[in-house]
Amino acid sequence: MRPIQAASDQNDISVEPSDPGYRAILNGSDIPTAYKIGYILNFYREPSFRAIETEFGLTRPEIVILLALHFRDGITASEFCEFSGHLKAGVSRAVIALEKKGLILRRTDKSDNRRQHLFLTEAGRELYSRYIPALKAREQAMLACLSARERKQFDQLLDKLAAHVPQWGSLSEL
Amino acid sequence: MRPIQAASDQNDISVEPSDPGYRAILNGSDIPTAYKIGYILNFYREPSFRAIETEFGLTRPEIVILLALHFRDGITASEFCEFSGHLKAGVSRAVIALEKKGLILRRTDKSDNRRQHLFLTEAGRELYSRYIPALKAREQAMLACLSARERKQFDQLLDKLAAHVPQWGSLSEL
DNA sequence: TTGAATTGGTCTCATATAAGACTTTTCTAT
DNA sequence: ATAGAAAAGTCTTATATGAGACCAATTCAA
Repeated sequence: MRPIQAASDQNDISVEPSDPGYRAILNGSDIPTAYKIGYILNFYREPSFRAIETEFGLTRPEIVILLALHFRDGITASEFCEFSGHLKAGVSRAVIALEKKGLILRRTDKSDNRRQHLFLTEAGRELYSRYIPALKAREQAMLACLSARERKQFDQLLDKLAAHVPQWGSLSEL
Repeated sequence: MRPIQAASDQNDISVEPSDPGYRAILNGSDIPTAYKIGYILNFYREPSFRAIETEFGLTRPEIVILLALHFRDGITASEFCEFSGHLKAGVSRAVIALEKKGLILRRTDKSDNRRQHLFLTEAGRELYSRYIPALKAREQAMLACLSARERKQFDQLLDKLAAHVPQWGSLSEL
């Protein structure tokens, strides 16, 4: 869990990306880009999500569903599966649990009785608003080492990568 | 699992990052950058890792340990925990399993009997060489939409972000 | 129409994982 | 030297998860 060096004594030192110590760790892999993304995201997401799990009694997919509903209220479970990559069994379990906790509502689609649209309840919104600040703060901390220009570049590159996921994400032969 | 659109019929269309459909999905979140990284990485990693799990009978941490040993042979379990963010209990289980399968060796540190250095065996290397090509191919597919210049930019930004992880990764208050 | 295939969602079972207690070894202060 | 604290790694238990079977509603083709 703890990163390779304590943070305390280097808050204002700008470590160069070419620093040999870090390169050795991060760039020696056969899949350097994927490895680094994974490294960064693990440290962003795991501690946050673990904290939310224990503090609020939610599971991983439950957290992500609330996150998604907050900006795409009314989606169905299978739509969520499609754009999130989660497995439908897990999503189904999470949806049942979230409804039982009163955090979401399910409304059966009028024109297709199989589909259920999901909506945040007030309680769901309220819970979300209690855990999102920590995630936001942690995102800011993660990006703090980038200049405004670099952040914009980074976001644009991510937008481009994300937009192209459909072109390779489902290629099972890879 | 399946992305939001089939890949087949748009292989040569360059979707703009500002495309409203994608923006709606990806940029509406309160944590847009983290969300997009997670989205991209999920689609990269989950299918690959699931395939490796079932084909080679490895667990997630076992896969990652082999990956790490391949460019940092001889590290100890706790060093791996530090730079990977994995929990030590899971790593311990994985290490025991990997040794039992003959994929790694453990050598107790001469000067500290608590520590065990981990080394790939020939069988470990061989197994690694059977699953890494798919991961590499998938990384290439993921990055295919970026120009050479954009990829370089992206990697540099990731290097910078990765180098700074120690400054915030362990901040439990976030 | 009606029967086959597909899709959305649930359930079951076997496995993987998180959390934290525990053991052994080493480090640190006196 | 020695006690107390910390660190490396293991184990246990309770929970979460993945895979695939399953059911019901819908679509499609003849």
